[in-house]
Amino acid sequence: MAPNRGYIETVFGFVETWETLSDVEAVMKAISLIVAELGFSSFIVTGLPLLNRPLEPLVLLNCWPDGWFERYCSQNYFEVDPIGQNVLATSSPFLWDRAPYRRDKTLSKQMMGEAAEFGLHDGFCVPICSATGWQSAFSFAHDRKIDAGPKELAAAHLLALTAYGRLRVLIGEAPPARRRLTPREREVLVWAAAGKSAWETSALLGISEATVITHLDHIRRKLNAANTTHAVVVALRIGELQPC
Amino acid sequence: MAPNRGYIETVFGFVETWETLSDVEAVMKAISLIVAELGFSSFIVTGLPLLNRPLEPLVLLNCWPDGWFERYCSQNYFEVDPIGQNVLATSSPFLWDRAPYRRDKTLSKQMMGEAAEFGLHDGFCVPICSATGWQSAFSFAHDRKIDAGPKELAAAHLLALTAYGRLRVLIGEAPPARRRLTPREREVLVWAAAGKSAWETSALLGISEATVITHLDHIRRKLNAANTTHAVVVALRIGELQPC
DNA sequence: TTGACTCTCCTAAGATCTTGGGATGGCGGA
DNA sequence: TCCGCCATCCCAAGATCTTAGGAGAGTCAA
Repeated sequence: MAPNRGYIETVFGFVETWETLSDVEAVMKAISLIVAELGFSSFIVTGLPLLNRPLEPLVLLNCWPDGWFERYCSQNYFEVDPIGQNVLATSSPFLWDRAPYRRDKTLSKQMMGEAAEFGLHDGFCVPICSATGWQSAFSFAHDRKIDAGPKELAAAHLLALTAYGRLRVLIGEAPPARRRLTPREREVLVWAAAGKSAWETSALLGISEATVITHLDHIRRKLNAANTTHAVVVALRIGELQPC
Repeated sequence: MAPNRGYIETVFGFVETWETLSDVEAVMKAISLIVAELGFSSFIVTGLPLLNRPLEPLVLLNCWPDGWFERYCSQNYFEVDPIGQNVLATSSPFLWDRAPYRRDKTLSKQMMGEAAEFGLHDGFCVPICSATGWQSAFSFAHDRKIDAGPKELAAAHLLALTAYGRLRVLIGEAPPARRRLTPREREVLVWAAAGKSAWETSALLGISEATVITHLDHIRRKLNAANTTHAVVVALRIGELQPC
């Protein structure tokens, strides 16, 4: 037990100081050090894309080995990546080799083989989901087989959750480009996508149900959608709704 | 740092052994000890009701002071509880006094006053969302003002997530692997995503409207979705629906 | 100042969805 | 053969959404 105490202290030390990290660079450096101490060689923090939308804009931190991210994106590997697909189906952290091959097994194996060539042999993935159901993940990678016990993985879990929270605060102020929906409309639509009724959304936002109904009406008109379900799909397709 | 090490070791010790806890009683005892060591006096682990539904059936562990839970339920306090309402709107842990008063402020303050009489003066709440999108929470309470630093809260956060995962497994409500949609169901859902009503879909597929409604019903149940809009989003997330 | 836009709130009817309960026939595996 | 799953169909009440009108208050820029 004694020899393990080092990284635990490190993680808790990070937890204690992360509020003082004022920019993404600082967070990245801090995380990199801890990730190495936990016995991993690289990592990525990212939201998960839907509808064949690109992965790039959802990435919060990319510390994968040089070239692999570009390869991954250009080949649209997310669609066949068993780890990526498994994150969408679970909310518990898992070791990479526990992720089932869900879709095209040949392509998946080819992808995992390529990943290994880039030094991604094994890993640990922490799914992170927000209140609206959009999922993100903090994935730790290693260039050989991982030999980590429950404590190391728990420390990684805690690190992932804490770091992600801080990153969202730091990055969340990105000024959006020209958009067709107003901020309030987008907010209403996010909750609709999460399955909330107009009444539920009104309670969540602290406004009247009538106002939510009006917002949804405007959304349908702007997006030329037949109903709210269609509006959500259209919004996802044109990037008005980010699964993040 | 030295004086803080006790509870950290305790939490990590729990993380290491929780897989061996084979019944709810054992988990409750283990959690109770750690919660006390972290400086809290009581706690509750529960799912969150929507739409005036009762709270009772969603409770996994209730270690609140005697009588308060009964009072809370009989008065339907969840509807005015700022902590309960805030959990629905956020996914990050928060201290009770950070939760905004969203609705009837008078009733909310009355409720919080009553809670204080029962020994719930302050607390820390960890929202938890599962892969299915249903939200739960692990709420730690204390009978006086909390004096907890980031490390204690981080430990509580980790404890909440780990314990909740184990409870879900033990209670058997662990999200069983999502059943896949049948080809017909997928076909119906594709048209729903395109904004078609049940009647329109029935005409497109050459079947009755009743059949389409039945398919949508089955889809919602399989995907644990609150409504068809939610079902479409879930299906997209888990890859049941391909982008058209 | 005016106009455009946003956010808020309201009523009300009719369409649609949701939920509960049924039923039949076919198909394939144990 | 029996059982489970699939696809199809039906009814009905109640909840929710959709559509069509309206209105007031605030911001911002021309």
